[in-house]
Amino acid sequence: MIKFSELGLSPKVLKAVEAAGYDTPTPIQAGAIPPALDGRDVLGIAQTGTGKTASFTLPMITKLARGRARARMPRSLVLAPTRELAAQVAENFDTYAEGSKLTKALLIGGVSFKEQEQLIDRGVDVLIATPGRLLDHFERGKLLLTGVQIMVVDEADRMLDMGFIPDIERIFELTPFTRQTLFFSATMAPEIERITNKFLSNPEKIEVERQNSTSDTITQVLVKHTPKRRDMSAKDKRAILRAIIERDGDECRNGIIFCNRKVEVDIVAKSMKKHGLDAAPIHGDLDQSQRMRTLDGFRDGTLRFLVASDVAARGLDIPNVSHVFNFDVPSHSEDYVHRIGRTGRAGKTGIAYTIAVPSDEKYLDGIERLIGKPIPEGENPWTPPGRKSDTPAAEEEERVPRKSRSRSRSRKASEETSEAAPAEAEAPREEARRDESRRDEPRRERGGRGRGRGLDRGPKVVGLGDHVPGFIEMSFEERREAERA
DNA sequence: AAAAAAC
Repeated sequence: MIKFSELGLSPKVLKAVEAAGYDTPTPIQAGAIPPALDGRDVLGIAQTGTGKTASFTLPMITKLARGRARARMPRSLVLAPTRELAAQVAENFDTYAEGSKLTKALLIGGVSFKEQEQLIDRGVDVLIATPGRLLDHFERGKLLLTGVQIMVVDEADRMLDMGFIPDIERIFELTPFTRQTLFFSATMAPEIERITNKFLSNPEKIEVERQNSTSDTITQVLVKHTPKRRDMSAKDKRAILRAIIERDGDECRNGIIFCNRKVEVDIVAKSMKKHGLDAAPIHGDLDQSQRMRTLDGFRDGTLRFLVASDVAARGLDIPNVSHVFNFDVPSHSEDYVHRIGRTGRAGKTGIAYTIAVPSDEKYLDGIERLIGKPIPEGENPWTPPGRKSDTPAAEEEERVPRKSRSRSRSRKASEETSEAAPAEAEAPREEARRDESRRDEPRRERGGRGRGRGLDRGPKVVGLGDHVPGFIEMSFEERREAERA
C-alpha cells in the first residue's frame, strides 16, 4: 500500500501529516497529490469525507513553500460554497502548514472586512474564500487575482446548486490562464462538465467510488409515524425525537438533528431546550459568530445537540457524532446521504434515525432508490399520551387526549367529529406561531400564550376544525396506493 | 419547497 512518504510531499509537510497521525493516503489523496505536485490540473470526482481537503492542501503547502507573497496579490486561492467549509479548509492549512511560514486569509461573509483587508494588504500565500465575499473585496479594489498560481474549486456541484457558477466563472477569468487548477465535484452535471472543459487544461481525472451508497458503519433506522392530524406532525415528531434520545440514553452521546427549514430548526432547538436537552440551532440566518461558536461547542463536546439546516449537511468534519436525526425527510435524496454521513466517520459507528410521516413517502422512495436498499424500519418509541401529562406547563398541547393510532381505514369523517376534539382541544400550529410571533416581542411567555389562546382557540376550532379529511388519515400504504392511482 | 451566499 502506498504511503504518504512516497507521494513527493516536502519533508515538512510529511512531518505535519505524521504528527496528525496519518501514514496511508486515501484514494483521492493518492490519486491527486502526485499530479498536483507536478503542476498538472486535477479534476477530482469525490464526495466529502474521502479526504478531499488534504488532497489539495498538502500539495499546495509543498508547492508554495518557495516564493513569497506580494501585497494584495495572493499566490493561491481556494473557493468553497459555505462559510463553514471555507473555515474548515483554513483550519486544514493551519494543521499541515505548521512550521511552513505560510500566510493565509479567510474571506467569508458575515464578519468584518477590516481584518480581512489588512491580511490581504500584507500579502498572503493562500486565500480561502466564499465567492460572494471574494468578489466583494475585488470590487472594492482591494484585491488582485493576477498573481494566483494555484486555484482550487471545492464542492463545485454544490456551488452549482447554490447558483455560484457565474461567480466562479468570473473568478476564473480574473486569474491568469497559466494558473494550475484543482477542481473537485461530487458529480459531473452537464454544467460542471462545461466549466471543467472551459477552465481546466488536460486535467488528471481522479474518480473515487461514488458514495451514493452509505457507509456500513452507519445503522439506519426509519421511524414512521402517522399523526392524528397532519398539522400535528411537527409536534409529534418533536416528541418522537425526545423519546428516541431518552431511549438510547448514554449511547446517544451527541447528535445532529436536521430539519428542512430554518424556522423548523429554531423551533426544534427551542423545544429541546425547553425539555432540558442541551441543544443549539445552526442555519444561515444566524450571525456568523454564533454559527462558529455553536459549531465549535459541538465539536469540543460542550454542546450535545446541534439542530441544523442543510448548511451543516455536507462536508463538515465533526468526528465522533453518535447520532444523526432526520427530523424532516430531505426532499433531495442526495442530502440524505450527506446528512447521515455526519456520523459513522473515521471507522466509528453511528446511528441515523429518519422520522417520517405519510406525506414523506415519495421522498423516501427516492432515497431508497438512491441508496439501493430500503431503510430498515424501527420501532417508534413514542406513544401519544392518552391522559393528562404530569409535566406542568411544559408542552401543554400534548396533554390533549388522543385516540389510538390504529384505526379502521373506512372510518368516516363524521365519526371523527365526535371523538377528535374535546373542549380543551388542540390549537393547531400553535407552537410554531407562538415562536414566530414572539421573536421580536419582549412579551412574557404567559401573556403571549394567553393571548394566542384567546384568539385562536375556543370551544369551536377555526379552519379545518373537527373535520379531518380522509386523506390525512390514510396510512403509509394507503397513501402510497392513492398516489399511484 | 428550501437552503446557501454580499452589503
